[in-house]
Amino acid sequence: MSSEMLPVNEVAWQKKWADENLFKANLTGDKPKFYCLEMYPYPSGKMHMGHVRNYSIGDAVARYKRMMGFEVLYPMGFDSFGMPAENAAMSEGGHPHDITERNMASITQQIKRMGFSYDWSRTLKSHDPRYYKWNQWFFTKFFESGLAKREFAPVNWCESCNTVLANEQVKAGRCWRCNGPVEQKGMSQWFIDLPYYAQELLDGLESIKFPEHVKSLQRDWLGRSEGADITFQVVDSDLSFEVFTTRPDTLFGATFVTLAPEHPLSHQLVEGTEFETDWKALHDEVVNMSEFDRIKNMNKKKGFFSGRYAVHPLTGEQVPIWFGNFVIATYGTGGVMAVPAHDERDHDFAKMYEIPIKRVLVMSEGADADAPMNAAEVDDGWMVNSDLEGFDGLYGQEARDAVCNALESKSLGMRRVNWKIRPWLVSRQRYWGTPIPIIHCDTCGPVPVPEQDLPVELPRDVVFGQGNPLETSETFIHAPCPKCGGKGRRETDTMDTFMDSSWYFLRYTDALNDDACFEKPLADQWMNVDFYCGGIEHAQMHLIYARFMTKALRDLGLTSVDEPFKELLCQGMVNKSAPYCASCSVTHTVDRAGSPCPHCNQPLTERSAKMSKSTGNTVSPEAMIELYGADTVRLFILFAANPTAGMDWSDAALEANHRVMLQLQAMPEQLSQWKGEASSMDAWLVTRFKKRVHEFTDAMETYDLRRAVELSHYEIIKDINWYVRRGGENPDVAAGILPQWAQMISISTPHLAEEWWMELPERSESFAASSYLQSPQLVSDEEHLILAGEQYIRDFLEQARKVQNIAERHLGGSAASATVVLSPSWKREMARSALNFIHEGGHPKQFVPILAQMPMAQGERKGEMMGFWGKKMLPQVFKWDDESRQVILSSLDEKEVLEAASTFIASDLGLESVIVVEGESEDDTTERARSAMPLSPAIVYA
RNA sequence: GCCGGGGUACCCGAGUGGUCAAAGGGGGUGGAUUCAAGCUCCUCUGCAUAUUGCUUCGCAGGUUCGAAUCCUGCCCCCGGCACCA
Repeated sequence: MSSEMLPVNEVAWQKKWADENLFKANLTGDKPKFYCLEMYPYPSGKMHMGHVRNYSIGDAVARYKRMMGFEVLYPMGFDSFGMPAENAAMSEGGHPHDITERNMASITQQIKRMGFSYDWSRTLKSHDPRYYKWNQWFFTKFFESGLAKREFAPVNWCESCNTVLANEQVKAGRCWRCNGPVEQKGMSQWFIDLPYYAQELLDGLESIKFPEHVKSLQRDWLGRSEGADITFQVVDSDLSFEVFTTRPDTLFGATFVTLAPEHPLSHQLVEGTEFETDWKALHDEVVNMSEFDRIKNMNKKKGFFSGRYAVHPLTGEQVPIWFGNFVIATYGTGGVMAVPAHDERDHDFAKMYEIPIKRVLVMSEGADADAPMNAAEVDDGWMVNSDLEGFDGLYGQEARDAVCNALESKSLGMRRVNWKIRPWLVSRQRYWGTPIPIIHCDTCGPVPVPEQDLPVELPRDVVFGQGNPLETSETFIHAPCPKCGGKGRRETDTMDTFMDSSWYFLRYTDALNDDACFEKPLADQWMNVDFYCGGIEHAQMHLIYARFMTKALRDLGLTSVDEPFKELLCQGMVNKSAPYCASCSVTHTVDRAGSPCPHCNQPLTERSAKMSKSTGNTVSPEAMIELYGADTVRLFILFAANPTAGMDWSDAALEANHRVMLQLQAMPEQLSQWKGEASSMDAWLVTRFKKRVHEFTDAMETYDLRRAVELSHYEIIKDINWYVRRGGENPDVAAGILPQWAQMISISTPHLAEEWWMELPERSESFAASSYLQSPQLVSDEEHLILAGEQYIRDFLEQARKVQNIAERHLGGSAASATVVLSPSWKREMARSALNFIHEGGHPKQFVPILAQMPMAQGERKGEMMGFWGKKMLPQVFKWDDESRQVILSSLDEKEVLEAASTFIASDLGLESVIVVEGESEDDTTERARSAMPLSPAIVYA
């Protein structure tokens, strides 16, 4: 009984594993390597279900690979720099360092309670100077190579976080952390040249196994577009500017050009003219508008004429220069050629301000070049109305090439690939991050701190809450210039914490090295990460920065690795139902359950929603471990859904899984109490189990963890139940399957596996966790037949039960006996020749003449048989699975099998007797042979 | 608007041409066990039915001897990007 069973002492097993250093990776051994990694967590004080799911997946993979003979590197660490600790320090007092250390200690303990097989000896934390020293070292190298630069530029500023943000950290005009509005500010900031690797980042996506949607996300973010820069001279001046276009084929239709009001030339163009006031107004409006408001006002196109004209590079015509609020200063060149006939925005703009619209493409070959235009026609088309010879009639890419060639020969344009991705703004006006290792000197400018002076450590004498904290540290800011020795001032900005997480996976390969960031041979041998698991929320920040960094470090000569992660798995959300208003489409907090919707007063329903503190639908892992143990929580979380799918938390399902755990816990003892003899069923269970091991490894190889767990924790129990039902009770057989079974359950419920393992009379290793799973062998043909015979009985019983229900209604009471009518031999013969025919590539339709030639079809029943083929046998031939087909073609004798099992069948169906007869034979008095088919006999109850 | 992923029974969720009325789990149902509840085990869980037939995998068509699966069009959901020239 479950209540009498002692729970598994999980903590004791965890201690034993740790004492034995079981999971410490030996990076210089000769086993094949496997690097398994989860995205390292930010150390908030508490582990949440998302963590549990993430690590349960990773741990299952790590344990599996270890079992399969790989040396597995499976480390854990903390992304411990960042604003939450700093904000906590400000609101609650204390120091970010102490808060972080405290939180780390508490979450570490919770993670360890789950029994994950991490190599804790190489734990890293990004706020450790031994780690961030290398951030600084990389930065100085980037500075020297020009990859890191300080620039004055309009940047994203979040007022409430009091810092600048990278483009990637602005979501719909709002801060990714606090959701506050983001404004544009001109500031001098540090940038890293992400676009330098844009093409490689794009191409690299082809060679790595990332989920399709992550790749698509990254492609969007990189934003490659092919086009041309085209030069326009300003009339009556030496000035010229360039526009970027992806549609050079529409150049002849450019009836004006539009510049962003912030375009560097814009002020000069209007300075001292009547247009200056208008320009200033538009400029100020655009500059001061937060990106959020800008998106909101996206459709309100506004602009005005600058009073100046530009020269069309091919026709020499003069086209007016306009300013428009819809032109983005930082994309392309900050100016566009406006082709109202073939661009929707330009079309709207031209209509609004009555600028001529000139058709230069037609959408079907030879169409009317002067057809009126009611809307912009933006697709590729055939050139018309070109003002120069040699262009009309060209289409698409050919047209674009022709225009580009003409421009390039006049040096007024150039093909160019433009990227949406912009340099990575890495400086932050916050304290809790890596200090940027630069000293500003009045004579030498920004000078990197020399390697021997690294790390530049964070000072403790800072004041929080008054701007950039580092500026308040007197001990920090003053430093002599490393170059000239003169008076210098330290850079007070720190690095974006995404810098920390961009290379930590490399550091793990050599985490304790204080002389180098990592040894190249080690990193080369162990990279890339074979299996990387984490949340989708990092798809375009962390995963782009990390890929970038890997390439940048490679080019510093530190590794030979191109990509950090070979395969990425994004685990799904952990959800739980929460009150929901269907008519408002709003999820409410859990305390609203039972009351009506506060907006529309309708009763609330339930809907599954992401677990979150604000909704209140969270479940504490600690509480669940307390109740059921870590193994049960892990089993539930792996079994509830596929790793990538969203899963719903269900207390009922968790309990159900706990029952399975209890059942399994009792299993070795239960099996050891078997007292039976060897029986014909033994071979079946042994074979069946062999097949299960095979299926298990197949599932694990594709990271189909749900299926793997289903096999190890559910299917095998069912198999054993069947074996027992059929009279099997051989203790030797049980003892034979137990070791491998223990290994199978160890990937998801490792503590229970050790309990089993400990009881084994002969153990190859002291722990299940350190044992090797023998590679499964394929099931032989002979063994197939054993399985097939039993499968036949199971299928037969299922069918028999169905029929029995109906039959007993007819009989008006319980049936006492059954006559099993096997299919007549001619049906088997027909099936066999049809299967052979199709197997050899024959088309099912062509079997008819062959059947007509067969000896058995020559008698008076020919018509019946031909009809039977078309109506019954043809569909059935395809319904049989491969196994059934093999069985039909094999020597399996249905009669023999059923007769051997007839006692069992009778008792299982609650009958006194079961008789098996061959259909249409002398013994068959039932006249039911008509409905019997091979493998599917008719059953007559009486 | 563009890009990507989806829509399977009461719910979650397998399933990429025949093995499919459709795995597995949850829930429900009936039964065994029990003084009783829980636990555990078993049956059933689209409709009808002497073993078979009918209807069903977002909707509508098509290809095929055969479609949840392939093709075409449409609808809806989720995620991302978006005045990107």
